[in-house]
Amino acid sequence: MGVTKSDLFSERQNELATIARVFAHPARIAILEHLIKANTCINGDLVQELGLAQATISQHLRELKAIGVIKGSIEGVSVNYCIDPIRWLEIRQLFESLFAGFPKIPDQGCC
Amino acid sequence: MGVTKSDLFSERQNELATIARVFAHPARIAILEHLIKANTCINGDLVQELGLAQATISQHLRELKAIGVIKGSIEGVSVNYCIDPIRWLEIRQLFESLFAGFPKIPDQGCC
DNA sequence: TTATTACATTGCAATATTACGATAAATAAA
DNA sequence: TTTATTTATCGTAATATTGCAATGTAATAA
Repeated sequence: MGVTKSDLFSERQNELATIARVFAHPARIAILEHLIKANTCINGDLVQELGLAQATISQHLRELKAIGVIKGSIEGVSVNYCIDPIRWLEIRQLFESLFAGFPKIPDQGCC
Repeated sequence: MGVTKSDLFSERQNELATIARVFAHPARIAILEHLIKANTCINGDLVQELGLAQATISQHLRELKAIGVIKGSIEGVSVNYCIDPIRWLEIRQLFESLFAGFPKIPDQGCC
């Protein structure tokens, strides 16, 4: 079918999955890492950096924007992209809340 | 096309994306959370817990196994699944290494 | 042996994702 | 105005994912 049964799961589980899906492509990881490295708003020289077509990069940027992890501000004819630090922290904590749940007793899994 | 150009990206970027893809489904998040909650090996009452068919659960378990985050040990006629604590930590640190890179100076993004 | 039980695998239909050429839109430069 | 320049969107082909019924497999019970 190819359609996820979202109604079976909690809002938090769906949100985590949605965010993870955006992280689930190396180009999007690369874009985030480039924005981190630049540590400033950067415009579309991403097309030069990664070896993908402009339309493809634009599509990846849209998905990153959809979960709010990046923001774009128009700067004349070009667009400056940057990571939203607030959202970045939220997402970091969302993952951390999952990872921190196990193991309950350090160094003691069950297998 | 639908095929990711993995050769354009670093091994680390591809690994992060591959792991994120496995986390990118609410059923797989739910399975992990169930295993965390049980804090012990649990067998296939996952089919009861989540509202998905046995074949579907089995497929999700296989994807979780593929990145090593869970292990299954045969226990008579059933199978006990549990989280691999070593791998769990590795994955946690992989995500953390991404999140920790930004912002370089706390409370100071660029937008 | 013959069930039964618990999972895994296969095969398929429905849908989603990836990539990119073509084109649109919006601003700046000539 | 006309022409670049930059980014977004549309349309489409190739491939991947999701979900499940049907079937396979392996261990146990009768």
